[in-house]
Amino acid sequence: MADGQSRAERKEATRQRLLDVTLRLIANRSLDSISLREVARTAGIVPTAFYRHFESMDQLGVELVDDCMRSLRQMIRDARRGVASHGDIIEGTIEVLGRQVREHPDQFRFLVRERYGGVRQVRRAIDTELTLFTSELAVDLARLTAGFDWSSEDLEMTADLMVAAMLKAIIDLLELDPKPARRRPDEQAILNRGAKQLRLIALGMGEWRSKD
Amino acid sequence: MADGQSRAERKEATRQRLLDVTLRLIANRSLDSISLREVARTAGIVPTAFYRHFESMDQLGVELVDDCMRSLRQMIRDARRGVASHGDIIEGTIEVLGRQVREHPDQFRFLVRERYGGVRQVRRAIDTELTLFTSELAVDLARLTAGFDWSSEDLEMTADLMVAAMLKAIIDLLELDPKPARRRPDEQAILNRGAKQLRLIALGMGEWRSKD
DNA sequence: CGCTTCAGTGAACAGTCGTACACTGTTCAG
DNA sequence: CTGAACAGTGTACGACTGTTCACTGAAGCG
Repeated sequence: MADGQSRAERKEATRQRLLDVTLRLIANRSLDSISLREVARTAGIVPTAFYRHFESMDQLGVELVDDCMRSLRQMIRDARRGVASHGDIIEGTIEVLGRQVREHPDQFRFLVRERYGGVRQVRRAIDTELTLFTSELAVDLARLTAGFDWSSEDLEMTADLMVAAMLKAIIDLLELDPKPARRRPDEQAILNRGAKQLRLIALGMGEWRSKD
Repeated sequence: MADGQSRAERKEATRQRLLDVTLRLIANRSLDSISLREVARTAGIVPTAFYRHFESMDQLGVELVDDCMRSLRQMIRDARRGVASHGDIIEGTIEVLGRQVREHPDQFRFLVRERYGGVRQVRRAIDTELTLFTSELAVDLARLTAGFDWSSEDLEMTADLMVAAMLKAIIDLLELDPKPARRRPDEQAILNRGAKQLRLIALGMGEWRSKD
């Protein structure tokens, strides 16, 4: 064999290359405007070889969601651990969020773009994961509000709002100047605002009395 | 002339047909996956005639933003008037929001889709309008918090969060079953949740003390 | 070692795309 | 009434698309 790689490893490498290349191409366009040929060409294989890995671009899109969601889940785990070590829940969460977006911008850009984008299956896949995330956050909130008997509906409503605030922060981070030089101050401003928003919501929770 | 229309009127009618058709095609796909030919075909003209109205699909997209934004601005005006008549600011705003989305789903779908979509110029145009909207809301909030000397930064942060909550409600409304039958209860649930979220934020504002 | 498996190749296909160009026939101003 | 303006037509082009098929040659198994 050419390198120190088995055939299976080489195949997996090509597969990953296809996914990576698609993620990079997505940066300036939407998924359903990217052609199979373009992906194959950029990955350095012939169009027909694409079918050895995915049966269509749509299917690649769905698998790309899974891939990216692993990042997001990692973020959530980190955030939970951050709570334990950092003390302040909000500060810790926002910090983890900032780091993850900085480290995997393409993945988050893909998720944000295709969340409302063209391909139905992809949209669904992202939506499912996001709903799951909201539910988990609602469970966390339930623990924090134990004794105040919040209805599960109110918990979900609050989690939904918090997720919306975090998503807005992610989106704003992604639209910063890609050059890392002039970027830092803005990045901190966005993260600070996000933290403030979460704190504002937390304050509201303290005064909340359900009315239904 | 064939109908009771001048040439200029006929031209304007075709132009509008192109815009409308594009809006309808956008429902299931993203702007940059729609071809000029498809738009022309659906509008009932030959591809080359398209150029009599727009110099490219991208330019049509930008003008479509302007068109749709007129709806959004109308919504804002209605909401402001609703405040005066309805008494409760939040209830009135959410009600107007629900009505507008129900009446112009395609326009809102376009704005939401292309807000993070492929075409840069379109994205920019939408972003500008949305930022403007947030600023106006911040001004409204300033009036409501007069005497509590909120910093303009905090006002903007709060307005940003409220806009995020409203956008989330709009998005959820758009993803409802298109069939009007089984739709009403879900629609009310989404609007109620949105109203609760705004109320939660308002409660937070009552307790807010800036820390910088 | 020989045989099979299979990731990747290359040519060919029927379509669609954006755009150029010369045109037609109605509208409208002078 | 005459001529220009111009919304819309029809044809043609080269480029690109997704998918087919028969193929090659190295990897991996018995």
